[in-house]
Amino acid sequence: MIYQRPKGTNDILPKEATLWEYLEATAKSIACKYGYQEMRVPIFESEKLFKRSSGETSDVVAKEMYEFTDKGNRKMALRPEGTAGVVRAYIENKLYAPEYVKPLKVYYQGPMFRYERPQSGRSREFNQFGIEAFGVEDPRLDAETIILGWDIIAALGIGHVTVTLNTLGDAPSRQSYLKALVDYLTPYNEELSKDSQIRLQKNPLRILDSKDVHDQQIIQNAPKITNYLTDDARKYFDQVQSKLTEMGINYQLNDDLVRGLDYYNHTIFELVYTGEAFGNKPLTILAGGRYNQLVEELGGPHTPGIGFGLGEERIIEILQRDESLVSKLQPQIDLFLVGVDQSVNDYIFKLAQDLREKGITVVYDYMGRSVKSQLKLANRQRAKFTIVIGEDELKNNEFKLKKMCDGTEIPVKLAEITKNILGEI
RNA sequence: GCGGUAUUGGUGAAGUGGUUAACACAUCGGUUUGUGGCACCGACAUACAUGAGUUCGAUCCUCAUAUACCGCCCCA
Repeated sequence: MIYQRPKGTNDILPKEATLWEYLEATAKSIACKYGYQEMRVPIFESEKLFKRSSGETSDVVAKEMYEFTDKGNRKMALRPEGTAGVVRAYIENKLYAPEYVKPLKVYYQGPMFRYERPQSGRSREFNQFGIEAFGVEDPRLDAETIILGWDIIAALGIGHVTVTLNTLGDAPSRQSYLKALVDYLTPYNEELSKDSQIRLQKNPLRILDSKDVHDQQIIQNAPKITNYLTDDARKYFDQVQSKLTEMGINYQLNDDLVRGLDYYNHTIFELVYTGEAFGNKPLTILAGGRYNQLVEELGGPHTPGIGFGLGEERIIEILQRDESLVSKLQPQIDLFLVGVDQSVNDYIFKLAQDLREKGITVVYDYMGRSVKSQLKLANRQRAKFTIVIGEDELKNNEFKLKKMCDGTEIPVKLAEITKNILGEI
């Protein structure tokens, strides 16, 4: 093999593509119900944009950015996540202007890139469907965002999913909490794992979701963000929760939930799947949160925002296990035209075109195969009907429409083919 | 970025330091004339990821590279 695909990328072949179409169509239609519209932004942006938005110390930026220098010597990066580009576009196109309805609700879909070692549920190029809503800070919107995500997952028929919820509070909450956390952890510095010792310097919050067993023991008694929330932040989070409860969304509070990107504050959440598709190991399939400072940090006017991203590969992995869904989505051939010999080629070519215009899915053989082979082919493609066409048929203008599921044949005139097939499908 | 395992045809795979790389599935063709899903018959790897080395000789040994899978970090 001379050429192979780049490491960590995937070809989506026709058989799986139907699942992708289904997933994306479902997500889009549900987002539309909530008033979202599509927005398309570049797949690469200035490297700086991602550094400023995600945070220099975040792993996504520090070691996973797919960077390159273009011919104009500009430092660019393939987008590692969707929010930064959308926010940039929001600011650049002045979508904060008074003539735009607030909140501005947009969704996007497409590939993201992270330079990392491929493994289960993770690749270098992966696709996300995401939404962002700008300009409104209202607990109802936070709750609605989570519900929208839940809605999509439910519509896809995916089970074994739990909503995990936390708040990072507002700036004052976070500041006082951070201080308390560092004060608590510093005496343990020697005991912490190496990774966590570095985190203590750079991003102490991340120690909270360390997987190191000993780290976890230390964390158990660490101060909790919930005890450091300002009254406003507490009240806000309470309302988000009560709205979720009101709508019957089951969620679990997890005050160790932080998120990899620095721009989040207030409500953050993840939808975690724990099922067979990933060996019953919990894996996040949808995650997001509120980012009230990001627009301002990237040079726009103060504008609160909230959104989430959904990992399409991970969803597909789950959907693929649903065999009845997969087979339901396979394309259906209505009619296979079987030619007795090459003399009817032109006739079949025209007839097929004619029937397609009438809305029937028609295929035929191009390889000069025997009648028997053509029928095998029709069978393999699960064609619903076949018509064998030879001299007799042309002479009498009388065809036998064969129903492949039971082998019955009914005589039809040329003009009746359409009606008969459409009546059955 | 670190660690582990793997890499044989369209697929699942067996296998050996030495003329013919098992078996199965799939595919194609056929089992007389224009009819499918069954059965039977036949065809189907000059080749064992790539490159180099050891050897009289390597798909099988060694090294490197690539990729895949799994784990860590991190994350969708």
